[in-house]
Amino acid sequence: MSIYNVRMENCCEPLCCEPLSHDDATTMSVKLKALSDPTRLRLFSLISAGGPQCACDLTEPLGVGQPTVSHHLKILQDAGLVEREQRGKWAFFSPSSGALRELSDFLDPSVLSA
Amino acid sequence: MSIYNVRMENCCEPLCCEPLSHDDATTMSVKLKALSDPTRLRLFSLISAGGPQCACDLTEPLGVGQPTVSHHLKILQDAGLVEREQRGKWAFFSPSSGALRELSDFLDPSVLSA
DNA sequence: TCCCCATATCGATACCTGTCGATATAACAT
DNA sequence: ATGTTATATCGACAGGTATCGATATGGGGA
Repeated sequence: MSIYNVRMENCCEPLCCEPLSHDDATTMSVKLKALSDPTRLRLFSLISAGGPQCACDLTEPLGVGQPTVSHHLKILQDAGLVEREQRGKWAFFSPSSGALRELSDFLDPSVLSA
Repeated sequence: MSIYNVRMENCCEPLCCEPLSHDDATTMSVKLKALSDPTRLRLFSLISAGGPQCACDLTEPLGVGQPTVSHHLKILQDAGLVEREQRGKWAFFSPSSGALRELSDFLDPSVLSA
């Protein structure tokens, strides 16, 4: 636990507080990059908002092809932002809220005025 | 003000709460993309942590060339994450903390458990 | 005015990425 | 086993991006 009120699962200090190491910057950039595409943002919001979570229901509201959805889901999964669960021949996805918490805390500037 | 405790300056609802529109997703992805590069993350942390803010002092700690630093600073500036100020022949950069606050709130999942 | 220095822009290059159609895989049903 | 359906992977293509060296720009000083 650092002097900043950082949760244990965080990789590093908040962005605003001290110079980031090369490795920590790379780690966080992977997670941020996963969310820096409009299609993936919408995909994550659909999964996270309690809407359709079966991959088969995500193609139509996004307006992109099935391989594209599968591609983006893999990127979100590899970044630890969503989790995959096989149910029969369907794949269901759910958000891993810890990852969002980590990103939100990483960007939080309020530690500066604390 | 929405039912979620969203600040006025935010472009939209928190990511976790409801499906994101195409336009809102594009808007937020620009800001996230600006932070999704390791070099820019380190650049922003250097500027934000109260360290060197003159562009001339940012080249060496990052280990990249001067045109590259200038390029990344422009991207951060265009995304509204940093502000530029001319002092003589030097360019000084400071963080615009409102933008970080906006991103942090956008990603904050705590409204789900509120 | 002329030069110097900090910064921005240009042009080029190598690499990365979002998308698609086609195809493979994997799980069920008959 | 065979077919059907959902999902993943492959190969390709167009556009984007991070980086650099070279050069332009613009402010200050001599």
